[in-house]
Formats: sequence, structure tokens, C-alpha cells
Amino acid sequence: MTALAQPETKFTDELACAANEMPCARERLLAAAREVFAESGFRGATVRAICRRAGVNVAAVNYYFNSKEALFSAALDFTPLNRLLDAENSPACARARLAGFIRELLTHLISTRGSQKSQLLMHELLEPTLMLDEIVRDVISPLHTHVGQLVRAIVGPDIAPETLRRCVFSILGQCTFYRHSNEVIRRLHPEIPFDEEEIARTAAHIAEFSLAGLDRLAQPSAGPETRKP
Amino acid sequence: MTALAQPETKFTDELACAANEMPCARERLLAAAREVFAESGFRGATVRAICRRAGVNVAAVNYYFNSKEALFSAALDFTPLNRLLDAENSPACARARLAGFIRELLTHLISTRGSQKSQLLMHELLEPTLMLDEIVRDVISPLHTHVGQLVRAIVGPDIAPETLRRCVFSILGQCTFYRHSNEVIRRLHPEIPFDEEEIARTAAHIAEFSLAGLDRLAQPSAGPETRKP
DNA sequence: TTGTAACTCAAACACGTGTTTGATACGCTC
DNA sequence: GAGCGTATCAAACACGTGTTTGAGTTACAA
Repeated sequence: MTALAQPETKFTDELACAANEMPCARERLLAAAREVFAESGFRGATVRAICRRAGVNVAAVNYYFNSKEALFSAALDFTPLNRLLDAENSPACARARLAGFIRELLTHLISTRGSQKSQLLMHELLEPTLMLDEIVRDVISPLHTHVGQLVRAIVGPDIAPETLRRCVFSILGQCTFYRHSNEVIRRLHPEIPFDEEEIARTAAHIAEFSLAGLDRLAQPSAGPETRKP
Repeated sequence: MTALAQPETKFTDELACAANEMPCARERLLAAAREVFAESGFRGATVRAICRRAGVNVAAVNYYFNSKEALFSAALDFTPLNRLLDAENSPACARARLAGFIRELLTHLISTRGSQKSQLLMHELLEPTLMLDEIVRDVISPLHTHVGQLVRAIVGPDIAPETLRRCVFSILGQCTFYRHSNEVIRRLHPEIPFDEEEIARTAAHIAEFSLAGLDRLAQPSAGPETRKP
């Protein structure tokens, strides 16, 4: 009833809160929400689990955000992954830039830090909320566009749009496989360490594998369906 | 209390049930469970939703299966995807067999029929239950082994195990991308029809793209990192 | 007809969920 | 100190969950 007027007058300035030594309840709530939502998705996450991790009372969620859904929206910070995109100013050639992008993306997908976002994305892929549209628009779409530009720079401007799109999917699919099928890989090959060196080797393989595919598309040779050994 | 002794004496012979014109409650329950579990995963699925779709009372689940979890186990029929593997007797060469496999897998992943299993697998990848170990052992592992044999037949027996493994991941990753990122693709490219012809074209692209990668691995040329345009 | 077993059902149970409430403590101005 | 807004809390609320119960119905044999 009277809940609508509450949150506006409470803590509009987050800097005043962050100035304290220990983060205030609202900030701890946001941090905990990011963790729990990434682990369990929107439906699977419970406000009690979030509040327990934040060390606040259950009522704090509705006190600061009015609802679990509003907390979900407020907790997401889907700023574009600029670190993956700012290679445009890089002087390297397109082939090297693609290899670097693959390595950065793979690191982001596998590392425990960046995996928080991609973990949440996986939940959204299975049970989309309204948030998915925003994620696709602000994060995923720039990624696809960037890879598409790299592919076009490598194979030439005459590539058909469908072919370009499929090449982007092929490259991104190889990378995202290591996150989506992570539980499968760990069961099939428990010996893989997935440390920094393994990630680098894997990224190098994906880059080499993909550049070979792009090179074959670049040369207008005979169709592959009729190829015989 | 007395529930343990019940289900053994009830309906051990499913054929007697299937002989009727309309499937009995137990069979309808299993069919509905397969649908709802695939849509929502184990946690997201509710016994009331399953029973509503099956047209039976809520008590039927515990009457026939003792628990929601037992219904989950009974509903899963993860027989190996033999249709994807029986190409071993096929006389075609390894390259053509790989292309055929990719097309079959892609059809299975995208088609609404086969997607029931892969949809459930996606839920298991996010929130693994004990069922995932069984799925990996009986379904996923044979798939990886089969692709590994095809890759080895194409690039030769001298390929390093890590390289072989990464090639398998690259091929499967390109295919599974169309399922895992289905919601992203539909938002980025709503114009794609994904009918039979589109699937065939996509499969042909993945096969060509992958064969180019395998061919480059087969020829022990210079490393790709030092390549310049 | 009677008895027995399999089956079905509405209702209830115990518990977890998001949300609300009323009270209490803190920090501030007057 | 009085007054007031902010913040925190335990407790309760309404509802959805898996599960159980006890009565009712059906089918078939004695």
C-alpha cells in the first residue's frame, strides 16, 4: 500500500554509502544478489539466501528495492564487455586480433570472476526473463558485431551475410562450449587443469582452427560437398 | 510408512497397460513428466503441473512412483543416440561421415522432438543432479568418442590426444551453439527460419569449416601465431 | 452378494517461498 | 530531552510446494 513512496527517499546517492569503510546493507545486498542470482538464476535464488549471504534481515530486500524482481534488475550491471571490444584501436592485423579476442573471451568465460555474468546468462538462456533482451542488446550483440567485423576483414568484403553470420557462430560456439558444457568436460576429462596455460593453448587451437575455416571460405574453390578423399 | 511396499504390486507390466486404447494413468504421467521436466528442469517442474498435463490427480505421482525424484528417474530414457552413431557400418569415407554426423546432430538439437532430451541436458548442465553422470556416461561420452574416431580417421593416427580432444570440442561446440544460444540467435536474427533447408545449409557450413581446420592440423606447416597477412 | 485389491480423488499436512507488519534502536535537528 | 526520519529486526502473512490421508469408486473372483 504505502510501499511505493518509500525507496525514493532512502538512499539515492550510493557514493555516500560507499564512502564508509564497510559497505552498507544496501551495497552488501547488491553484491550478494549478484552472486546468488548467478549461481541459481532468478527463480532458483531465494531472498533468504541472498540476505543470509549479505548478513542482513529478510525484510531488507523489500525495504530497499520493494521486490525480489527489482533487486534482480538493480543487481545486474551488464555494461558492455569493452575489454573484449577495444581491440579496434589495436594496430595488429585482423588475424592476430581475432586470436587475441578468442583468448580474451575464453579467459572471461572460464575465469571465476567473469563467469558470474555468463553463468547468469546461461540461466537466462534456459528461462528467459525480460532481462535477456537487455543483455542481448547491450552485451551479446556488440560481441557478434565485433567478431563479424574481424571475419569480414579476414575473408574480404564479398562474403555473403549468411556465411558471415555462420562463421561468427562457429567461432563463438567453439568458445562458449567450454562454459556451457563445462560440467560435461569435467566428467569426461577430469585431468584437464584449466589454468592460464591450458586456456592459452585452447584459445590458440580455436584461433588456428577457425582461421583455417575462414581461409577456405576466402578461396572460391570447389564446393566441399563433392569433395572425395 | 506403508508406502514402500506399494508400487511393486501395482503395475510391473507396462505392456498390459499399453495394450489399452488410451494410455493408463501411469503412462500418461511418464509422458507428461518427460515434457515438463524438459521444459523446466527438475527443480522448476512441479508435480501439480505434471499431473495437470497428464490429467490425473496429484496423489498419483506418489501412488505410482513414491516421490517426485523417482518419477524423474523413471521418466528419463537416455538410450544412446544410436541413430547418430550407427554410421560406423556406413561405407562412406570419414569426411562424408563427419558431414553426415554433423547434419544428424544439428537436426537432433534443433528439431522439437529431439530437443526434449537436450533441453533437459541443458538444465542438468546448470543444476546437475545425479542424473547428469548417467547422461554423460550413456549418451554424451559415446558421442565424443565417435567424433574422436572420425577426426582421427581424417587427420591421421599421429594426432596428439590434447589436439584430438580440442578438435572434438570445436566440432561439437559449433553444433551445440545453435541449441544453447537459441534464444540469443532468435533475438539477433529473427529472420532465420530454421527449417530443414536452413539446418542442411548450416550443417554444410560447419562441416566445411571444421574440415578446413582438420586439414590444417593434418599438414605439419608453420605455426599460426607467426602468420602475417 | 460379498470380499478384495487396484485405483482415484478432494482435502489436509508440513514446509519453503516472497512479502508485510509492528516494534525497536540509532542519528540528527530543534 | 522531544521529535523525526532512517534502519534493522523477529514475527507473521498468504501462497505454492511435495507429500500423505482417508474415503470413495471400479473391476473381478469367490
